[in-house]
Amino acid sequence: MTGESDLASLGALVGDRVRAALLLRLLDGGATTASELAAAAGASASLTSSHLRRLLEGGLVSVTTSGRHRLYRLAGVEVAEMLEAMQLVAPETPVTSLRGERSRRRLRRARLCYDHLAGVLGTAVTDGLVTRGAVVLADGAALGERAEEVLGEVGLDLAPLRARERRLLRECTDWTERRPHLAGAVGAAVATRMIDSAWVVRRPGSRGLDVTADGAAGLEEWLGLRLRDLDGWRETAPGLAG
Amino acid sequence: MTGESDLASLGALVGDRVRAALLLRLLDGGATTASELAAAAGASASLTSSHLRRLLEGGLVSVTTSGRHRLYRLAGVEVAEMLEAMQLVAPETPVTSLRGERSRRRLRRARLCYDHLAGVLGTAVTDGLVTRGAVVLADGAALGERAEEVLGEVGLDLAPLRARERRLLRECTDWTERRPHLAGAVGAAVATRMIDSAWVVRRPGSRGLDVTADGAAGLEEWLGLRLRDLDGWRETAPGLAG
DNA sequence: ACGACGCTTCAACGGCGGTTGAAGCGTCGC
DNA sequence: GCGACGCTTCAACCGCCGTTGAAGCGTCGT
Repeated sequence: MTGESDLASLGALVGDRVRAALLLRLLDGGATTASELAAAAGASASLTSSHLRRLLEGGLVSVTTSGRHRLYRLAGVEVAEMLEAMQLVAPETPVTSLRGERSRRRLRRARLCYDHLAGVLGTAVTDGLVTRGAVVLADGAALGERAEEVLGEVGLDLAPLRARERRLLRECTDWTERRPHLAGAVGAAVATRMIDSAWVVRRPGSRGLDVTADGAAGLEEWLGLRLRDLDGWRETAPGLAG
Repeated sequence: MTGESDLASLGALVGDRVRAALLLRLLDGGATTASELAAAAGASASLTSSHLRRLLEGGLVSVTTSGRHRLYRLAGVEVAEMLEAMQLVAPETPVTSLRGERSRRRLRRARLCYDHLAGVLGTAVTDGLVTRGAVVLADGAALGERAEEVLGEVGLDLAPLRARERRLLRECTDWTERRPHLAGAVGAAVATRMIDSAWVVRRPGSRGLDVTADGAAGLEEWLGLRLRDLDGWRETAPGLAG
C-alpha cells in the first residue's frame, strides 16, 4: 500500500463533474480567468473558486494573478497527457441537446490538445506530413528524410527544437479519431505556426479551432490536404471562419 | 458540457483508496483472483467484491470465471497506459513502515508495466537496446538498423509482431525513473521472452520482478548490462532470486 | 475616494458513496 | 451429499464532500 503513488486522491480530484469540466476547458493549453472557467463549467463563482483551489493544491493547475484576474492553466504537459489518456478510456457523455451535438462535432473536427492539433484536422495534418516524408509512423514515430525541407516550407526550423530537452516527436492517440496524431515539440511547433499564420483560429471559450480560408488554401498547397474530402469534416455547417 | 468524454465518472471510479489499490495490483497485466485482490488492497472480501463490480461496470477491468474462482484483469492496454500516465502525475504516498520502504525499492528496481518491463531494469534494458543499435530514441522511438540481429540473439522474431496491428514501439515514461522505457509490441515481446527464459520471475502477489542469476548473466552477455552498477539497484538487499 | 467587479472564504446544509456484517449462491473436495 | 470455500448481494449506518448564499478582500474605472 505505502510507497505506491497516490492514485486514489488524484482520481478523486479529477472525479468531480465541475473539476473535470474545468480541466477539459483548460486542455486548450491557454490561461483562463476564473470567471470564464465558471461559465464553461456551468457553476457558480464560489463553487468554481473552491474547486480551482483544490486543483491547485493537487498540482493539476497553476495560477498567475494579473490585476484583478487570476489566470489558471494546466500545470504541465504530463497533466495534459494524463487527461488525454483518460479521455481515451472514458465513455462519452450522452448528447442531449442540439447545441451539444453541434459543439461535439466541431470539437471532433479540429481542436487543441494542450499544445498541438487534434481531431480530424490533427490526424489529417499528421497524415499529410507522413505522405510528404517529413514524419515516419511505421514502427514508432520518427522524423523522415524530408523533415527539414517540408517543415521549412512553412518557416519552421528544427534546430531550436532540437536544442530543447523536450522530445521532438510523440504520438498521441486521438480521443475522437482513435488514431495517432503528432505531438511533442514538433507537433506543438506546427500548431503554433498555424495559429500565428492565422490558418486556424481559436474558438473563444473552447479548445475548438476553426480553419480559415487562408488555412484551407495553405493546407492544400502545403500538404495536399482537401479538408472537404476528409471523413467527419463536412458533417457540420460551413466550417470556414474569417 | 455534453458531448465531452465523461472524465468525472472515470476519475471517481479510480478515486477510491481500495479501487486504486486494486488497479495498481492488476497493473502487472495478469489475471488475479478476487481474494488475492482483497488481500492486496487490504480490504474485506465483500468490500472488494463491490468495488470490483464497479470497476467492471466502468469498463476498467474484465473478468473470466474459472471454477469457483473469478479472475480479474485490466480491460486493456489503454487502461494500463492511463494508469501509468496518472502515476506520473500522482504524488507518492508517504512511506510509513520499513516493510513499505523495502517493497517500494523493490518495485522501483524491476516491475511489469502491464506487459513490458519498467523500473531501473526497464530503462536499463531500453538503454542497452539503444546502445546496441536495436532501437533509436533520438526523435521519437524507432527500430534501429541492427534490430533484427540484436533481438534475434534472444530468439525474438520481428515478423509476427509486424503482422499484428499493434504499434511496434511506444515510449512509456517510467513513473519511478522519470525516463522513457520501451513499450509497444516489441517491449511486450522482450518482457515475455525474459520471463519465459526465467531471466526474471514474478514476485508473487505483486507486479514486482526479481532477476535470477541466469538473468543477470544473460543480460550482461546480451546487452553488456551490469545490474550491480546501475543507479538504484544496489539500494536493496541481494536482488537475485533463484 | 467611491463603487463596481473579480474572486475567494466561510458556515451550514444535504445527499451520495464507502463500509460493514450477515445471508445467499455456486463450486470443489471428501 | 455434505461441508468448506470463493465470491457476491443486500440492508443499514455513517461520514465526507459537493453545494449554496452571504460576507470579505483586493483591483480597476471614474
